[in-house]
Amino acid sequence: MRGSVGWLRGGSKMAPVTGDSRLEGAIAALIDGSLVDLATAPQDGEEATPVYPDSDAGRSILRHSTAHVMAQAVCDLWPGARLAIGPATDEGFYYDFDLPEGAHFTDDDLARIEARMREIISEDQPFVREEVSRESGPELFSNQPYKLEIIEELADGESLSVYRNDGVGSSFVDLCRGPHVRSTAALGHFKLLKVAGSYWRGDEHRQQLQRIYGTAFESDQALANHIEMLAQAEARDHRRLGTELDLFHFPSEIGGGLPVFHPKGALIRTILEDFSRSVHLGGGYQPVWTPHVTRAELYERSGHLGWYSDVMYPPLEMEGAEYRLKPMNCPMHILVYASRGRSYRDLPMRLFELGTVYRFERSGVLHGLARVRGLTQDDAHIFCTPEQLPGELEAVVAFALEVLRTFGLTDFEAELSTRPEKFIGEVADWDHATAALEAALIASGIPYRIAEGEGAFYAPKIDIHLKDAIGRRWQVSTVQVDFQLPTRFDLSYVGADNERHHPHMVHRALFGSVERFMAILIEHYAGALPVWLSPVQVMVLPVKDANQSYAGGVIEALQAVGVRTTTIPAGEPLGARIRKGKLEKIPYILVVGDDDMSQGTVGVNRSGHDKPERGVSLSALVEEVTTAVRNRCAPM
RNA sequence: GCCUGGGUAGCUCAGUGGUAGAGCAGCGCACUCGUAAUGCGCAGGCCGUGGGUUCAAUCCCCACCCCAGGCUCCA
Repeated sequence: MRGSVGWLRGGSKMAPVTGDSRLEGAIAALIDGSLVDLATAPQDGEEATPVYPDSDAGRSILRHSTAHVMAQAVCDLWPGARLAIGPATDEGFYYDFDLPEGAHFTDDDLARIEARMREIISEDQPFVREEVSRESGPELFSNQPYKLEIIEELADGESLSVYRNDGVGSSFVDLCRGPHVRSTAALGHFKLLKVAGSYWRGDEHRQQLQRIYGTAFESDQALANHIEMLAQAEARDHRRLGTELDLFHFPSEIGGGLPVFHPKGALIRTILEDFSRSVHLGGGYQPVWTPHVTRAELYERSGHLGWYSDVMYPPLEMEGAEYRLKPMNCPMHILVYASRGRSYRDLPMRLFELGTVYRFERSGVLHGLARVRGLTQDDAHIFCTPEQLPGELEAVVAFALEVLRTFGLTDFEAELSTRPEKFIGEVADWDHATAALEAALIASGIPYRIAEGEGAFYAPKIDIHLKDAIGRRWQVSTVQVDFQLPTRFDLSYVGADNERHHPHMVHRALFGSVERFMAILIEHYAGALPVWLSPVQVMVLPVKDANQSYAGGVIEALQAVGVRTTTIPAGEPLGARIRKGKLEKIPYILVVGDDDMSQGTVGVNRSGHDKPERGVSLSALVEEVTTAVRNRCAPM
């Protein structure tokens, strides 16, 4: 808050921004916690705080106003266009349209719309707010069916507000809560980005609309920075890097969402999986192994066929029985638990599997390795007594963070989803589990928010999100308490009291899926993975043929301690060979020439460093590489 | 599934109603070099699939397949 601006008072007209120079350039005001137009007079006794365009709230207003201008431009260019909604988003804005007579936007239309928007902006059209009665609203929007629907849903007696923009040869009015900038002249640092499809109210059974995405900022520089960030994100795209680095691809012969891993990609995933196995075995988990197909009855009993069947592959008929591909590991782990009677002395029982599951995701949502139809979860199910639950949850959250931090990921946020309106089980169990989850989060020390009522009907849960190197959020780990499956499968253990009890059950995955986690790592590191994960760790380049056998000795020394190497003989210029290594994002590129032969040294070019280092002794280099591998870091 | 864009050489892409081009990668020859592209040459394509229009289709039309972006962060 930047201090009072009571001076913004002054009737319903726009208050002149004079006097205090700090306050020039405000585009809206905050009164009593709500954002209002500069033109809105505060009531007596209210304090107004200015909102500047370079704040989150300010940008959101700029974007919302720009969305209005875009809608105005579209209405000018396509008379009869029907408007749906046009909000600001975290990164920009969009507006959904229903064009008349089957007209459609194409990418080429964006330039036309932008041009018209710039005309509107240069006309300095004021955004004029009007309060409209509930009765006269429908008249005003008689040819805007979506606006009418919105009006109808408003509570009786609630007043409507509209914003008008009048300019040369066109005028525009939109149902809108506001606030807006005072005039279109306050806008201009925007760009329309893409045309997309959408549905009215996001419901695929309702009218298909067309959405135009754009973004707007407070300055051309800020806009340029954002566009640069988008370019960065594109350069890091794991699908692109997957091809460039020869890691994996999606053969259409196999089908959408089903990757094949090439040798280098498979090596990365093998390292991830070996690491995962090893930390789980060291962390009190027991490995299990379960098949990829099962009789459908198993998923009848688990309930998955009831609420999850739309993402399950259709049945396979075998010898008169119906089989299904496994979409989740939990029922199988339950069968392991239930294979014999259990005592409280067996608990907690933590069953771990790198379990491959198949989910029939809709074609439109597939996205490289991040969203596939066949994936391997680092999945575990913990069966424990109610008393053990808090300790188990705290340990799981700590374990998850420890594992994620091993990969150089440091920025986490969690979400605790609590009991929804429709739920099964006892309120007391929910409260117990939710409190235990929250205690685990507090103990972990990471920031979290509570998503009230967003838990699944059978369980509260924690989702852990991480922020990658360019600030994007990815959901990875999930920890879920389950009140349903132990009951459905009638799981039990005999307590110290010699009575039967249902165990508590916790589902948890740390990477989420190996495939998706690999995608996240590739994007986070822009392909330049830490040394221990790099498929090739060291490239050794002889300066000329005469240095070849010395290079061979260097390679042998590295391979002897388990370092993965490659080389290119001196058939092409050194610079070209170095470039190839750099493009492959190899952490260490060694150059060995006559000087090195005589002194037992190597020249070291480390990824992430500008200048190569000459004359490093071979033993020091071997030590450096093995240390980097052991510390699971990048070249130092 | 639906809307938009796209499918041309291994990769990135250009192109035209008269059966196709570049750069990189590959292969060959020469160059033997100290930290991000040596030169020359060769080879490489059912222009996504099927149908239609046409004397003639990679190009125009229809259908299908595949890929990408998006599909309520509320008026």
